[in-house]
Amino acid sequence: MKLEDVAQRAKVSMATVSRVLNASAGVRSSTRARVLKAVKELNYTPNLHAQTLAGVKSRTLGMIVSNLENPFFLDIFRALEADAHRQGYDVIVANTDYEAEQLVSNVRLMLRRRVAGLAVIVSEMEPSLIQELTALKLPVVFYDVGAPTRNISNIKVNYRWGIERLIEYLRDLGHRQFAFIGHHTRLAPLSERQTAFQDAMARYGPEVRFATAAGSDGFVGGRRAARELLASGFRPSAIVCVNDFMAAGVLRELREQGLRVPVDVSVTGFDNISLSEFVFPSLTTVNIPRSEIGRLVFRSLTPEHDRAQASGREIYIETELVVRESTCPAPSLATPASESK
Amino acid sequence: MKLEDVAQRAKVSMATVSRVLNASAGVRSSTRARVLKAVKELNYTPNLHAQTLAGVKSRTLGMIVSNLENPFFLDIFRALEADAHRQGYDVIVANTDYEAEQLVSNVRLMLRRRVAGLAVIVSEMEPSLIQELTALKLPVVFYDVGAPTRNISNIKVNYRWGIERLIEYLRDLGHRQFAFIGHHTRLAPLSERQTAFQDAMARYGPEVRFATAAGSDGFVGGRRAARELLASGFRPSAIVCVNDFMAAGVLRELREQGLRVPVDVSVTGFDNISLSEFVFPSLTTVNIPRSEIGRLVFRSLTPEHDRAQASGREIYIETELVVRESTCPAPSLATPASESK
DNA sequence: TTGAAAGCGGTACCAA
DNA sequence: TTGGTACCGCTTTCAA
Repeated sequence: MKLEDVAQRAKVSMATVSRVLNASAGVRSSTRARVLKAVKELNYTPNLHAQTLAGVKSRTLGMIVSNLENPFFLDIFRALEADAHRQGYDVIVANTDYEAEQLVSNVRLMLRRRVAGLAVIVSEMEPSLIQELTALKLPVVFYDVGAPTRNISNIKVNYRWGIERLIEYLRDLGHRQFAFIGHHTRLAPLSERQTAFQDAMARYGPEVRFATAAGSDGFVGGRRAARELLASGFRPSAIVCVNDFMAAGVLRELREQGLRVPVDVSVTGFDNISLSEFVFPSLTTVNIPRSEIGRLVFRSLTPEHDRAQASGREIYIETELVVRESTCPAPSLATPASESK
Repeated sequence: MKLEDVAQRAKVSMATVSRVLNASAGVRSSTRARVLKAVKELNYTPNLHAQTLAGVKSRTLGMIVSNLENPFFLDIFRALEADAHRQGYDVIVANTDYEAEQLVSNVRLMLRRRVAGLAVIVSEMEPSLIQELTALKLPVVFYDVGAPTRNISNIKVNYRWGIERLIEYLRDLGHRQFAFIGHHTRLAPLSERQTAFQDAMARYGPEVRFATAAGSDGFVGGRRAARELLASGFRPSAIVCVNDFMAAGVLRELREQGLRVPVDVSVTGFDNISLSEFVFPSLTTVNIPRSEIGRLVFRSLTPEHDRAQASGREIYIETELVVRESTCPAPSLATPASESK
């Protein structure tokens, strides 16, 4: 079914059919009706490729994330998509699984699709990509990396502040034995969260001790890292996890090993995804406003919808400590009485 | 950057550039090198729309799901995508949020994109869509609905069997007060799981009692439905949830109300998503082989890769009971001693 | 081994 | 209010 078929059936020119379909004015209503009828009868669906090629500006945004399974990314995607749909755009997502190689090929594919804007929300990063993308006129948003240019916007989350609050909070509760559980990120600009953690540890000096472990992002990775950590013999009273997703796995392993959270060991997450409220015990975490990020991404990718947004900007996102059930005073400071609840 | 630009820079015809880029034989290696050099220098990226229009067969598959947030759908997507990538295809996902209206517009968009195949993995269903899609030559896969035709394949999961095993198992444990928590599905071909549940209840007759409640799919909906259920005054000793995702929310509400799972009330999920192992207590559930489904979807959408797959088929998927920690004998049968833990 | 040119399905400008 | 038609960027005969 092509435009031509519709035109023939309606006995008009292709131009007229096109006018009708694009709601352009200047078509006698009787003609319009005839065309519409033909469209229905033939069950005609315009070819997006042809339209795009013919110059219709793309209404598709691309978004690349590290791990769609982690609700953190999905939340941003959903927020972006909501705004996008509201304005007649749609969004295509791609996953990198934290592989730089996949990042590159996904970007390539988005470019071939001639998306109207591209959001790169990943942990891993290929420096050459930033160069390549900077050379284009395409609106791009990077998460956590790079600097703004004419067409590039950057969203940066204040992880450091969040980690610092978390540790300060834990230390005030009497914790001195810490552990950090992060995720493997091949050749990554190492997790700012882990760096912030280590810096904080260093600041407290010899009064605190700590260990770190890592696994793949997810329940299984979190659990495995926790097992590894415990197997090392180190006994942290507080475990700071790089995110909620992994923390859920950590929780499971601790339970398995007979360690009660938070009585025996406190655990914290990061991101404040919905899951953090539903695991047991619910997680003390740091909120990252994913919806806000999604909205900002949309605005950055569609400058035309955003007055006062001529070119790329650098946007800072603040985080917020959220205290729930997975943390409590360190065992040594707790009332020596047992836990009758 | 267009093909023509590359051609000029390499001082060859567009045809030659095209040959080089498509690995067609018959290009002098010196020429090939010159072209490749120009491509690099210009940072040329072919326009997928133009390629598609020019007749290159689409390598993009479309998949529409009800709720990407529910890991069940995401798992199928990931499995499909893995196979797809392996064969040089890529997959575009779209969400309906259980809205028939969104289903329709998403299908429309996929059709405009001229995807090579379309998987419709949703609960809600617009009968007219089946008609419309049947008329096309496009390979389509429906989940849980419709009948196979020349271009349509159907994947049907044996929910009934799973629900029956679940209830039989619970009844054998002494449970007699049941509840079913499902999700709202506007004008839906009502959840086969709920139907199976009700049929089973009817079969047991007056010896059992039951109630049902529903919420939106997800933690929050599950929790809300549980609250509603409990508020009604009915006290089930076993709660059968339509899926694991909602069961996690149910677990949370029960805890909130001071009900211990499984001691006071047993809870079951469905799907066996990874989460079901990581909530506390881990969920007794019914496994649905998502990876297998993803693979079958891929095969069905790409007949050319599948000998013995000339046209649509009907594929039955069996389920399997998975017993974990969230179920135990009904309270009345347990040792009458109180709950000293 | 390489080039010229006819589409592919639409859009939009220019005439009629 | 309509129709004719030159592109859009690329693939693919058909010739050279």
